[in-house]
Amino acid sequence: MVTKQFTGSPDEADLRRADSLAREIFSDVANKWALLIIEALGEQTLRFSELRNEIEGISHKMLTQNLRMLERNGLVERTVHPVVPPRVEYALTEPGQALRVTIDGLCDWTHRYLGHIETSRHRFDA
Amino acid sequence: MVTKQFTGSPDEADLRRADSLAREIFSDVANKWALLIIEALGEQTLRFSELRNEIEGISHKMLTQNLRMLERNGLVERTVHPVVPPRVEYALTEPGQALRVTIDGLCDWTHRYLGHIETSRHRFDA
DNA sequence: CGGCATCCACACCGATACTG
DNA sequence: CAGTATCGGTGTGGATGCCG
Repeated sequence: MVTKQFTGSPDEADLRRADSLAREIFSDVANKWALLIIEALGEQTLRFSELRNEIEGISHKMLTQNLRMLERNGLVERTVHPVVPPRVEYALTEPGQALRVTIDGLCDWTHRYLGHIETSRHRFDA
Repeated sequence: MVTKQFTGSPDEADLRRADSLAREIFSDVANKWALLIIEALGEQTLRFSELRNEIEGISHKMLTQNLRMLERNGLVERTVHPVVPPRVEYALTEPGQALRVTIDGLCDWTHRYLGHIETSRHRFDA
């Protein structure tokens, strides 16, 4: 009860910190490439080049960047096999798997409403 | 069985079209502001300025832009009341509501793994 | 093969100002 | 109050080349 009671309300401060962190994570995760990478990984472990082939249109740079980001947030695990040529494999961690489930929901939604959206667009563009 | 069988494989073509459309929708929806707007709307209908206050940090321009995009895709409904001063209200459509459910899942995920992610980041940055 | 650095075009986004 | 337009700094992301 006496801990850190001098700098205003500590509980509020903690909440603000958590909020800003949540917002930050949201920005990281809510981006096209991150979502597609997570979807592509699914339950399998894939090599860098396999991911690159799996995700159509992603550039070498974007794949590296997003993989680093996901690794940093603990959503994917990166294992390097010390052989020549190098063999690097990526797989979802448990938090990553959990996220994938919700992303699956997003994919289902997309396919379910594909028609709605297409017609809505045509009506709007007129 | 005999319909549109002359231009290669029509089924494949349709699938490719659906895929590219799905990808497009994915890009539209998987962005920070769109998700935050949908979350803010929830079950209520809000005015432009109310949305602006609700979503911390969004600019006038971004709000307008994303609202147009969401309207075009049929996820939000825009109703203009012909009074002075103008009164414009936004609400989620049924597809929008469905999407919101999955986004709620994303929010839950974020809060559940906040700790995991924070510690993972510190370990990575070292 | 996978990763990093560099360069550069372009899209994004905020600020500002003007309309109905 | 809500929307549109314009301008300009900044960040994003593709292409390329070089390392281990």
